[in-house]
Amino acid sequence: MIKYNPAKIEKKWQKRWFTSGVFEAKNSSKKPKYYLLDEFPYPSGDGLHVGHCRPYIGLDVIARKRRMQGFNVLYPMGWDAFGLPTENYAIKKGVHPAIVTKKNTANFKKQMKNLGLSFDWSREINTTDPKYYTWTQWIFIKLFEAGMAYKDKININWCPKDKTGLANEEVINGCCERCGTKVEKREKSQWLIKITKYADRLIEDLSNVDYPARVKDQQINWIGRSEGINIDYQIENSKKVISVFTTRPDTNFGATFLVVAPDGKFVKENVEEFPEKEKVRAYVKESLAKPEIDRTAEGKKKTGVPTGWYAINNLNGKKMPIYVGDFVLGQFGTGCVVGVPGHDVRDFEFAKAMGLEIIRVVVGPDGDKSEITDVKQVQEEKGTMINSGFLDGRDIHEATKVIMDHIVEKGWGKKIVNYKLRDWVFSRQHYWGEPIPMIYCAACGWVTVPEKDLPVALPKVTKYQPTDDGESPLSAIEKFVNTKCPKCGGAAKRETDTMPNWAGSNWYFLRYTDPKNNKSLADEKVLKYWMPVDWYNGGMEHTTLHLLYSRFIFKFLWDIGALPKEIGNEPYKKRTSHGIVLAEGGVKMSKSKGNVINPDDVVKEYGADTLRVYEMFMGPFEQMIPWDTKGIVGARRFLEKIYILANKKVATKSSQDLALALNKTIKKVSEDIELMKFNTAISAMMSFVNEWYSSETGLDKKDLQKFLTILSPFAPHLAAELGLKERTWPTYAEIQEATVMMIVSVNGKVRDKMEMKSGLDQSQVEGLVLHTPKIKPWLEGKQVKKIIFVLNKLINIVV
RNA sequence: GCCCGGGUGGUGGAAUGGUAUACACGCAGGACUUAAAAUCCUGUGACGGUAACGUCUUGUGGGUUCGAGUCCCACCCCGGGCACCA
Repeated sequence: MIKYNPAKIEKKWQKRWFTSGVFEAKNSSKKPKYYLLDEFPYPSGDGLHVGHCRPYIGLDVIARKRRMQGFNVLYPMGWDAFGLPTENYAIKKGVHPAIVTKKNTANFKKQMKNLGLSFDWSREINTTDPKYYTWTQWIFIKLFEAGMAYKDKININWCPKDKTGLANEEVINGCCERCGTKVEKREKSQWLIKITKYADRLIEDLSNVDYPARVKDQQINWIGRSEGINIDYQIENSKKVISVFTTRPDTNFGATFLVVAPDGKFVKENVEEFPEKEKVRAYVKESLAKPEIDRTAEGKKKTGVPTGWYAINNLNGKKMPIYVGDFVLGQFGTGCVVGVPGHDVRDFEFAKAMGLEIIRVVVGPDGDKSEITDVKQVQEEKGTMINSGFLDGRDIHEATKVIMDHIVEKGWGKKIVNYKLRDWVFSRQHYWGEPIPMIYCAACGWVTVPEKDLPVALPKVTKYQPTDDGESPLSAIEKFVNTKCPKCGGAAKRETDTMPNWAGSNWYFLRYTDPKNNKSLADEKVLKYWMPVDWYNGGMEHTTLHLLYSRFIFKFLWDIGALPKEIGNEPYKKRTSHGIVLAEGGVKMSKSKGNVINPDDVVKEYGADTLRVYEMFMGPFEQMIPWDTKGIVGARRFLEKIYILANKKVATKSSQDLALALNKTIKKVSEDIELMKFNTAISAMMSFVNEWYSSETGLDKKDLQKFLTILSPFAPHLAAELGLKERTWPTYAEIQEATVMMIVSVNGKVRDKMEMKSGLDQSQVEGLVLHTPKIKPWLEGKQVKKIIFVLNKLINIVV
């Protein structure tokens, strides 16, 4: 008996595939194009684990199906290789990061090939390749030229362990996303990118793309748009005004104090004039010394000190004391809050702590008389204004409109939109990243490196260590730092910070279309052909990072004409995301826990096709799922059965039942792949194989081809080995089977199932059903009230 | 606190408002074998019954419906994201 030997089969077919170039996409074709993309990996030293493979296999299934559907498919792969783990390894072992990267990518590539993934390796890219990062640097220059990149001294998130600045998006719960160390605030001069300028478009254009709702929601929340008004309050006995952002001006008659942020502009500019400047100075010093997490971790305890200044509420002439309090954020709005303690929990807590007056200006429909009602809770419902002069008696929503217009008309303020999204901190103090192509000249200021001089290559160094003072390791290399100003020719210094690792991934999907171009980031004609990406899969963890950044950079490049207008202003038509694979027992797979499963081992023991089938079968694609080594044998047995059947049971004519079952299976598999319901697609094939297994006759050659075709995206090696020649995805017919199983229920409870001819109408079915021995007893002595009839499906007798 | 998901056998999971527990793993029994592995066959939600069959069962409690895992309301629990955002 012939034995299924995946090791032999798989090597053979992989060799054929990767030497013949069958997976290489052509830049022009009579076929329609289809661009499928999965996020490219960071090639770590540990290699791929079984969780990384899952999304690649999932999209590989789609890629293989699309090819058979007659598309010219681009399914590329590359390496997002700049980053800290490689740098740290290089520091520890004294090996150049480029060498480490080369070794790691070779290993990743080998692992991917072993799985039979149908990547177009002729388009492989690597973000650390100078020929690639030339264009990453070019994009930075364009950003600078457009006024979208600027250097500013700001309080940044500083990770003391990684010794680098972090973007807001890289800080999780006040800790470094990568190493979990508590993030500190540090004042540093940094490059920033004006992503905030694109905030509205990043929200609005989401309506034109096919993303899961949760991805859209998360991006919208992250951008955090809020409409409101900046109200200017006169400061008592002074010409100065203080401007305060609020979304609820309707409650302004209830304002009893103002609070400014300790790190905000207002304090910086005016401390010296505060009557209470000593107290304020001490408070500011104390609160800035605390790491931000500790400040928020102390709960909602409100602290603050008075400045001694007062602001005047134009609406009622009321004198409001101005405090400094650290619950107010310096970076949001104007760094200042107007305290309405009757209707905001935080203001209420502050008022209680400071002994300030509390005035109610809104009553809910139930007319509650408590000291405070959080207006945010009332918002969706109804509230009526009280103690608010001309607003009294109005509904809160109406009052908001009236008071806004009133304030604007009087010149006391103007409408404004604020965002939680901040400008993007783009400087990192590390070696292993793209040098920022800027030169500082004492006479000319910041000057871009001329395009002809790109790339600004990373210099060879012996030490990659970041420094404690927060300077990039590049700053110690005089040959690199000292240069001439491209504008005036005078002595000048290079920027020594490097870019964050998001820089290379911002635009990589464009490069795949034309990876070897050295005149532009990609040729216009080729971009026109391939873009936008038709289907982009990736991790949920990138929703407010890579996915948002790359949408932004794409829009920017499109705006400045670096991309053809025809391709539209969104890079990805459709986005999906995969769930992560957990270790057995539902804990995270990690090297430190020693529970990582290496795909190489699984391939060795069971074969690549088995691993592919199992990874697709284990559960819903987008869901987190624990690995189960025992479960793999199910996938192997399934393939084993197919191997036996295809070798033995080939008939001259397929049996009627089997042909019908195959038709149903083709339909199910075709539809499920599109919905990424790979698990149910496979279970349908399993059911079919089981039926085939117990059938007397078997399939004929034509039907066998059809089955191998739908199997081939999942188990391509086996399908090829069993003689798959068909390169066309099979169609299926909508067949109404001759007999149907009719459900007979009484009062909604199933009492019988009867096989009958399909297409019978209600009265015919009633005739067959009402007097059977199984149903009759349920109707005895009862009145039939109603009969519900569903064609070919069910009849329900209500008594 | 706010915004998303989710809760179904021993396990992973399946189910356009219409047969709940497909498919797979595991387990039990049997066949083959000197024996084991592999393979094959049978069974496998719970309770009662020799059985036919009946009753109960999709986190909890209500509701809509001829009929609810699926829709509505309230609550409990789990996962993810945001979080003193004015």
